[in-house]
Amino acid sequence: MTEKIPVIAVLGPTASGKTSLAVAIAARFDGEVVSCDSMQIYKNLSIATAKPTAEDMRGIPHHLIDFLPPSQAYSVADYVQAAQAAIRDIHAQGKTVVLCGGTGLYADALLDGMSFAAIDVSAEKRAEIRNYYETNGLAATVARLAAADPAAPAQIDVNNPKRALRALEICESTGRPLAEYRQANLPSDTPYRVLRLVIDFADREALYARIHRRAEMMLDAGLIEETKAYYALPQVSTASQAIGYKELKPWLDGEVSLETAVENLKKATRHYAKRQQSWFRRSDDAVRLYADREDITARAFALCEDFLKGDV
RNA sequence: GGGAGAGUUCCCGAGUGGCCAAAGGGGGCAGACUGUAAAUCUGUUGUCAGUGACUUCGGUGGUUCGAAUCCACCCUCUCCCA
Repeated sequence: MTEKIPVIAVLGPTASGKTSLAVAIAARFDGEVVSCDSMQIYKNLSIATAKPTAEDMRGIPHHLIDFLPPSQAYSVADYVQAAQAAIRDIHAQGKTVVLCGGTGLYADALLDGMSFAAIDVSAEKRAEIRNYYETNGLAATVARLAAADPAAPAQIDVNNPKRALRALEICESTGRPLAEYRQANLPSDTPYRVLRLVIDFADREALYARIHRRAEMMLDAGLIEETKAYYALPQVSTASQAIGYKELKPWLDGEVSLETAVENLKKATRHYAKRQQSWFRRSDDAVRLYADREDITARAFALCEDFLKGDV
């Protein structure tokens, strides 16, 4: 393997200040930002996804943001491929790569070198399996998985429909056991040298306060209008999962008060942030920066400096 | 002033003599996570010791071997007639 590309990754829960730290780092070390966010990839969904504004970006080029129509689905594998290309380009220009985002799976897949064996799952197959699950239930779906690969149910969380459905897709499409597919996807050597900076909060209430404040700002910035526009267009599975629209929808439909809808939006965001914290806590090669306890920018700069000199 | 009903663990809410530390949901906390991941799923949630003890179901007494559940009185709230 040739020399590895240094990648500074700014990770952490939603509303933790990743964007501003990543931009500061990029500005300081002549870098460009590669986003690692499963929702900011979409065009139009700007306010709800807290997509960085031109002002936020301070002239720093951002990649993998705002490029896909919301009618198009996207996956981790798509992301890894696109991010690898973006990183190559940035590095080729002699610039520093700053990865920034909160989608843990995307970050790990990219940074830990998860590969995704190309298997063909036809849209028909996927729809058929989906339909099977919806009409027959989870137990029957797992039974069908067991028929395709007796060892598979033990390898997944059989209470989790998404896992069962995907396992079934894999087994029936490849005709091979699930374990074989997984074996092919084990993390491998990556072309990157990584500094993982995880923004966290010693006191969760501090993070929640930021989440609440940001929700209010989104409302002021026109989240309601964006939501109406969103529902006026055809929706696709991936984009429809974004927090914001689905919480405001019941209010648009006259089912709940605006106050309740906004509370639900804040709550959903809090829950999401908690899940992100769980995810990022498990990587033990990460440096944790406590935004409510220290000057994270100063510390990050020092860490980046050492890292880029190759001392880390 | 008369009548009806209600007060349950952080919240909502079930429970109407023992199987109740008390269903279920929410919230909180913790966790998982290999092609929808802002999604999906799991565990836990009175206290202390950990197969047991102790405190809890508005308050105080009482009935009973035994009460969140029955009785009396009191407090608070809602509703109906005045």
